[in-house]
Amino acid sequence: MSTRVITKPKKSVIDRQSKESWLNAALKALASGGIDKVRVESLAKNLGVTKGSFYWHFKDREQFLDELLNFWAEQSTQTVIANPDYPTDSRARVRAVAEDIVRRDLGGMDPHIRSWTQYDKRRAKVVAVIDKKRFEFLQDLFAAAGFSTSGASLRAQSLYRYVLGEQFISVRESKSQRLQRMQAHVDLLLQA
Amino acid sequence: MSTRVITKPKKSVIDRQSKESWLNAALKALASGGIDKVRVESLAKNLGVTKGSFYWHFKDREQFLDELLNFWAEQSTQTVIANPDYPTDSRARVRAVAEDIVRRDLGGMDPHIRSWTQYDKRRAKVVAVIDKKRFEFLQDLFAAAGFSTSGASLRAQSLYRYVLGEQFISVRESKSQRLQRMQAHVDLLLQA
DNA sequence: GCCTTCCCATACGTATGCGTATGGAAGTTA
DNA sequence: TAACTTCCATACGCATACGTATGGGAAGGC
Repeated sequence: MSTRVITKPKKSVIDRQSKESWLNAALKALASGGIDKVRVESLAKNLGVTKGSFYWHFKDREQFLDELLNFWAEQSTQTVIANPDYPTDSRARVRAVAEDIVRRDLGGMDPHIRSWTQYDKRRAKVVAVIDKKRFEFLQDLFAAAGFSTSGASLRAQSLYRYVLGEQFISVRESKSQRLQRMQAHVDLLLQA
Repeated sequence: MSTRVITKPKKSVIDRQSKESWLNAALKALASGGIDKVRVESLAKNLGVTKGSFYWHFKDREQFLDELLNFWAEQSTQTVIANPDYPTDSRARVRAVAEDIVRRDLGGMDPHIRSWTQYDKRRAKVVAVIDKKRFEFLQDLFAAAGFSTSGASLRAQSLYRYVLGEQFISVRESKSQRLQRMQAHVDLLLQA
């Protein structure tokens, strides 16, 4: 017989944490106020445990932040790219993806992630990989919509920057308004 | 006689700080690693003084951060908008402004500013005002280039989000490459 | 020269946050 | 049930950082 690969969730009376629960709590804290809100003792309080738990699961805060970045990276590509329910018509697909991005809001996490990693070369590389993946995904969409390689590249870059920029605008606006303008922008990219 | 409004810089043997020198040091720290790098004692060390100076000029860190945000806001609009040397041809003006924005890089400060203020309603308002000013400036450019109000608005929004997004891309790229793509994007906005 | 004002140094108290050492409770295996 | 593993609580040392209290040096007015 094979050795057991998947361990059971271990239902218990007492709250016991896993790496994932710590990472999820950290993502929430990150979204709520940047990387300096991600504090060991603060997270412990939110989880209802003490940092004894943290230092059992993780070596120290630095290594934890590395895992956090990778955790975000995985979720980040999954939520945007891995959706099979997009329409088959290539132009409608572009619109649907754009809408999906706004609807999910990308978690609004990007500003914090990028402010955090901007001057950390090692961590910036992780973000760069994500940027590349997202861009290539968009580029393929435009290529499928009939644009040349350079044309698709230009439009993918434009759309991606638009999406990123959207997250940083501080002007209060409803989601439907933002969606509408985003679609207008996409139409502009598709028509030319 | 009028009372003296402008006090002399007071050249002295000993380094004496002004509010501005503290704020400039803070901007540098902010650009180098986000708001949590803006620490009283850290800035003092950089300036070669102690925090005794800080607490003479400012009430506390919170009030200092408020002034810092306003300080950034003032510089931010000045550098982008207040340039009289743009060409008279309206379309060339759009291109020149876009180029100027990339060239100046906006200080690369926006990610940190926005990550910092995103969930602080009061401070987000200050950023919102800046966004509005910048947007209206761009909108006027497109309007002068012959677009309707809504057309100019759409294009201004697109360009502004592009510029914002540009600052957050972690992919390594030369300034000339970025400039070239930006111009391609502007051309796309202008042609349609 | 003396005094006042401006600006900063020093020293202290307190809070927060990281990391470690150690004991112990809950669940698992034998 | 006894031993063993897993996971966490508690307590501590240490560093950083905020804010205050107080004294003092430097420059200019008198």
